[in-house]
Amino acid sequence: MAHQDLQLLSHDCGDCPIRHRAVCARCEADELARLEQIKYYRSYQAGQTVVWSGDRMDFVASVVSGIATLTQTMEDGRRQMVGLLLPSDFVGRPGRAQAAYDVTATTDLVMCCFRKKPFEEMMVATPHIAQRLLEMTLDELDAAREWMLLLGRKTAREKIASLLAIIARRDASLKLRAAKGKLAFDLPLTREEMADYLGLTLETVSRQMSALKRDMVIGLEGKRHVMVPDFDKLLEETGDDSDGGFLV
Amino acid sequence: MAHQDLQLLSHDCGDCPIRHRAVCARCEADELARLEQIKYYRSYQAGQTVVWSGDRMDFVASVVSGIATLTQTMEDGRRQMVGLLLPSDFVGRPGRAQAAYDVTATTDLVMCCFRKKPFEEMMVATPHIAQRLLEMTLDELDAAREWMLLLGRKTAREKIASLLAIIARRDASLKLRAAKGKLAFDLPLTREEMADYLGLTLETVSRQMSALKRDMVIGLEGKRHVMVPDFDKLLEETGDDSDGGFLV
DNA sequence: CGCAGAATTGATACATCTCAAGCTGGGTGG
DNA sequence: CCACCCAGCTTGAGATGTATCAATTCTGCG
Repeated sequence: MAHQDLQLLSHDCGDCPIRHRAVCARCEADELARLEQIKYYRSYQAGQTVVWSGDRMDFVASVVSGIATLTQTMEDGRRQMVGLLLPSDFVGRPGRAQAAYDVTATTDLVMCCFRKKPFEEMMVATPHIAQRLLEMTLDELDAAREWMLLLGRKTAREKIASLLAIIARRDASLKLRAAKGKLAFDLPLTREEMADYLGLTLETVSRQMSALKRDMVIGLEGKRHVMVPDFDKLLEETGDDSDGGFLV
Repeated sequence: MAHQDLQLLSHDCGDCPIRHRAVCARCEADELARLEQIKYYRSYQAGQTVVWSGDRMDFVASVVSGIATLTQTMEDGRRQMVGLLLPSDFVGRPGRAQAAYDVTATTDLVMCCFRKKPFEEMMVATPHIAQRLLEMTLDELDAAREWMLLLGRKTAREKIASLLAIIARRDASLKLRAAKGKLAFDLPLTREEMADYLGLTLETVSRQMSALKRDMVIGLEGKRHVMVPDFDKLLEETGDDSDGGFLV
């Protein structure tokens, strides 16, 4: 576990890679200092479960590095992913004692955890945290609604293209590039996880990946590395408005 | 427009039917007084569009009475409902200039609107508003995630049963009763709106309604009035955990 | 009464699921 | 170092649930 060292390290918030995007983004130096007192790092290996739905949860956290998923499971085993958590994303709900979803690390994962009680107290005392959390929650709600359109109305091919576009965009933003023209990235999800994200079976995911490859929309190197010769062409396959809605 | 009169009426917040549930729920008397200064009522007839996606939106609002929907539409006309707004629900996003979704009144609708600029200023000044809005947004996010499970993994029959259960529960809570045993309510949505909610076609909605009626899970009086002889039996059809998750 | 919108019902098409059989590549133990 | 193994993935064939297209039937209302 390469990140194990982080677990004990009292990492300085000033150097934190997600400092400017996480729930603490708006905090002043003194507020950060107080957060430092209630925070601790935890690491998880790819595949590990972070919390089970229904479990008591006495912390909230920010994803520092790696990717986690939120999933719901029905009695008969049908599964639907309902959240994809990337670095800087927030986990947990202030004021709630039990987890509502399964949280799983899909890659090696490092989280910056805050003990819930003191965090909740800080939320009341320091509006900067509550303000930022509201903003992040509203963004998540927008993403969830986009996702609902995908689940309810898009075809399998459109779903796959949409997911690839989302991952490509996020990868580009991480590399501080614009998502356009020719690009390439690694899929952080297995076919089955993609299926759970998209409301499909893994076989359908596989078939549509092959179809997009056959139609030269994407190239594949191994199972995980995706090459996109023309990002606009991929976007055309998503079914979304071409003039990508940029709403402030 | 029967409600036009309300539009000018400077209604007293103290008498407001949604006083204890809306975004203003936590406000003190002096805070309410300031809200009163920036608020105004607007009424819409059933079927009217409140705002179009992409339109400039210079207010945020609470639904006072009636029902509104949030929908997204794809270029080729496919539509997905992404929000169902009931009395006390909040419309609009502080800090965003343009509407992200179409908002439509499905019944006659009265909204309590706040001019956006002063509302945003109040949000900063009075934490009670921001706190309540965060709480409401987190609830909406949970609802959206439940909805994602429905869209991605449930069968048509389960979708219909789930929607009926949701409406039954909400109707019961409005009448201050528990949702159990025998109950009855009016559908606030047309078959087409139900279809847009559920990611189905209206024909499939109609067929599954007929099937649930045939199987004595529900009774129908006219198209809109639904009778449920045994709420538990309806819940069994939703596919959800029987021990309905009650997460604080 | 008769019309228009809403809903139901039927017949058929089709996308996706299901079940099943191989394939692939990376790791492991002999 | 090779053979094997296994999880992850691909591909195929057939089943099935929902969409589509089309024809009625309701229902409320002018």
